[in-house]
Amino acid sequence: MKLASWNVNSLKVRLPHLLEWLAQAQPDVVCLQELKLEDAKFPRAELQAAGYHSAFSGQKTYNGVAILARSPPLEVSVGIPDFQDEQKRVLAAMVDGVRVLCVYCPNGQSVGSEKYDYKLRWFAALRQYLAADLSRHPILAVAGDFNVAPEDRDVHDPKAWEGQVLVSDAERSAWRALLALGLVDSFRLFEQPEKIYSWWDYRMLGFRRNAGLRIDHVLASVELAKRCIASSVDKAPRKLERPSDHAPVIAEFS
DNA sequence: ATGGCTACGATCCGTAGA
Repeated sequence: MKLASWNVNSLKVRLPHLLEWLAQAQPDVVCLQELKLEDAKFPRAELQAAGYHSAFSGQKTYNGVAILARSPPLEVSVGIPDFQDEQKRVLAAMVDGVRVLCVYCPNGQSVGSEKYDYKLRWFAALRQYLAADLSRHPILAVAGDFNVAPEDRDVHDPKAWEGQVLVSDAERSAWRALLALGLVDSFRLFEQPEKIYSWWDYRMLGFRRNAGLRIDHVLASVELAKRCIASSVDKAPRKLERPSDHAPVIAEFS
């Protein structure tokens, strides 16, 4: 199973890129974030024609998540139980016997802001959810835009970013608390080249300078991680005209 | 230099992203 995650930054604008990439990369499951459209406008038919079933939870302008899969997603659930939130950031489903969670973690804006507090509360709620879900589904993956660069080697300029949102101690602690549940960063299961990132600022020629962060991740439960045979970032779609600022990340399981 | 780009939904600028 090839399982991918991609923050498309508007599914409406990025649909041509997505369809092209699905045909080229041939993933079995794709978690999408930042759809930025309501459910009534979800391009279900186009994706069906490309060979993918869809489960989605969208909203106008902001957020929105989807799971695309060659097999029908079953037992779909929206949001985090017992965490009231208008923002559509979480979607879960069973696909081919694997529990798949698609997450669009809050950005946090700046350290100490109201949105930063929300981000940390949100991560605490996600942790509770994952703890319960892992006990029910030992074969589980969490894929999405986590908005956390776990270590300095995931940051193009750690000095410049020190203490900032996306890399702050509290965010990295929240990240490690997820891993402590029995999840593994699939990317780090393998020897990787240096300076691999998944997001580059649109401004300041971020992509051309490779001034990026690795904030999009595919986590696998310890049980599922035993079957992980590859994990990488696909930079190709970031090179196209009018790209998303994120590149897809992809993990393969036997 | 606290800007810079992109998307969106509102107007011809503000909010948000990261």
